[in-house]
This record gives sequence, structure tokens and C-alpha cells, in this order.
Amino acid sequence: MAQRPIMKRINTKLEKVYRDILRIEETELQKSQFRDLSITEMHTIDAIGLHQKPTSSAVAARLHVTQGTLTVGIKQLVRKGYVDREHADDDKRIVNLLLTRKGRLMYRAHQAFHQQMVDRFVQGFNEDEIHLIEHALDNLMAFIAEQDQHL
Amino acid sequence: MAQRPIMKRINTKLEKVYRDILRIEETELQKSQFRDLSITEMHTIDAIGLHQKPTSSAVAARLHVTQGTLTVGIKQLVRKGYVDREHADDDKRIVNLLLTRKGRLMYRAHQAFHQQMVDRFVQGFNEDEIHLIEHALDNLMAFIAEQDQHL
DNA sequence: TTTGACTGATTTGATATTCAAAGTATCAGT
DNA sequence: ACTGATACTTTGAATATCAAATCAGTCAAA
Repeated sequence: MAQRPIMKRINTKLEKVYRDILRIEETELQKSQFRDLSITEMHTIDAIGLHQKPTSSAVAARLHVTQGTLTVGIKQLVRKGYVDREHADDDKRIVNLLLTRKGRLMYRAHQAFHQQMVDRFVQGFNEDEIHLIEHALDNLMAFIAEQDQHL
Repeated sequence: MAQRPIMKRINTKLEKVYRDILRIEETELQKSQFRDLSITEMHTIDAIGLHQKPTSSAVAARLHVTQGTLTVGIKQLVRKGYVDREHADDDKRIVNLLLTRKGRLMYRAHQAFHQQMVDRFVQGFNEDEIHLIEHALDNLMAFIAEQDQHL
């Protein structure tokens, strides 16, 4: 299977896509009203989300960074007015994170951009074909999970 | 189209995939015999490739980094024995880059990893379905190119 | 043929991100 | 009230990056 030209092409395209997406997310951000955010900070906001008030360590795990790294990043985001901290009542060691109004605005803007991208991704495909694409993504996620396991 | 659950799912999965792939490439590298390379350095080696002896500025453009950034990176890779420089005969300002034997080994190892990933990506699909997946990737590339244009 | 503008690469100083390790505060069980 | 574990914070070092200044080689016009 390995040497077939189409496999080679998909390899090249997949590589190009996953590296370029991060880059265009960055430039998209710089054109928006949220110019004071880096791509890293945007992803932190994304990982906090709208509804759950996750703990600091949960967000760190989600982003695959150390707790220390997250603390530093959150300090910036609080200073810039995108994120609030709350100490849990029942256990004062725990810090719950939540988005400010500005943070929620940012979150929704980023989601809208993603939605646009996904719409394009499956453009021109019917229902069955879209399911097939989802299946291919599931394959990739399984591969990733496997790699994570025998780490 | 936007709110359908399957679109939402694809959005989430796509986002997860393109962020995680970079991360597992990194950890894969750390488990290999090329532990002294960072993911950035690996991508630089990838951008140099096996055959073309590209100029320094061509590689910088390919990686979307400044010339100065590339110069610094190449210095490391030369020191570590993965890359050689050659001054072009006809214009001594130009630096052509090429991989050493060690660099080529690294390049092929990375390609093999990618091949494994792509095999998994299209696992269980027939010829037509694989073409459909390629088409979806083309859609994404078109989206990216568009974003790059009205930069 | 000399000089001035240009081009490709390098160096430098500043900023971002990250991790590991050490430190602080709080909790839960004895 | 100790003790050990847990949740987070701080700090110091390493890496990656850019913009701007610099260096070196080329080319063309005077």
C-alpha cells in the first residue's frame, strides 16, 4: 500500500494541512479584534470553554502542558481580561477557570472560524461521504491514541 | 449546514487531530535514535529534502520563517551533523543546503512514520473512498490558500 | 573601473513558550 | 497537631522566533 502515488500525495497534503492550519489560525487572529492574543493563548481559552469552569490542572492536561506552564499562561490571560480565576469553596487549593465576557466573545469568534473551515472541508459531499470523512478522522485519532499509549 | 451534530463532531475531531499530530511527532522523535533533534529541526530537515539542494531562502519560505530564524536553526543542524552548507559557484552569496548521511537517515525515518500514519488514515477504504478523502484534503488546502491570499 | 544600489545570508537583542524543580498552601487521615 | 499527599505557583534555563542592523557578493550605470 505504501508506495502508491495517491498515498504519497495524501501524505504530503496531510502534512501541509496540519502545519498550515495552525499558521493561518495565527494570522486570522492577528487580523481580528483580538490582536493581543497569541495562538497559544487562544487555545488556552478554547480549552477552558464556555460552561464547565474546569480546574487549572484539567486545562493543563487538556493542552498537554505542565501545570507550571499553564499558571504562567493564565496569569497573562487574567491580566488581559479574558479569564477569571475562582477558588473552589470546598477545597481552596483548587483554582477553577472561566472566561470573562471578552473571553467568551473570543471563544465564539474562534468557533465561527473553525465552522467555516469545516464547511469547506466537506464542501460538495453528501451525507454518506461526510460520514466517511468522519471515519477517516476517527482512524487518525486511533493512531494518535495508540502512539500516546506506548509512550 | 453549520449546526448539524456531525459538523460539530468533525470540527472537534479535526482540531484535535491537527494539534495532536505535532505532539506525537515530537514524542516519537524523542523515542528514536534522533533524540538530539527538536520537532522544529526535524521539519527543517524535511523541508531541505533529499534531492534538490535548495537555497537557504527557499527553505525559509517553505517553513514560513524569516531568513534570520533559519540561519540560526541551520547553524545548529550543521553542528549536530545533519546538514551541510555549500556556497553556489556562480553566486557566492547563495547558500545551498543539503542533508548529510545522518540527515538522510533521519529524513527517511520520519517519512516512514508518516507513511504509517497515512496508512491508518485511509485504513479500510476502497480506491474511490481514498480519492474522496484526498478531495476533502484538497478542499482544506484551498481554504488555507484563500486565507493566505487576503493576508 | 569604480561606485552605488541591491540581494542573500548572518548576527544581535528582545520576546514567547516551555519544562523541571523547588516552594507554598491546603487538605485528609491518624 | 503531625504527616504525607495534592493543587497550584514561582523560578531559572533552554528553545524558537522576529525585526533590525550588518556583512558580503553581484550588477549596472556613470
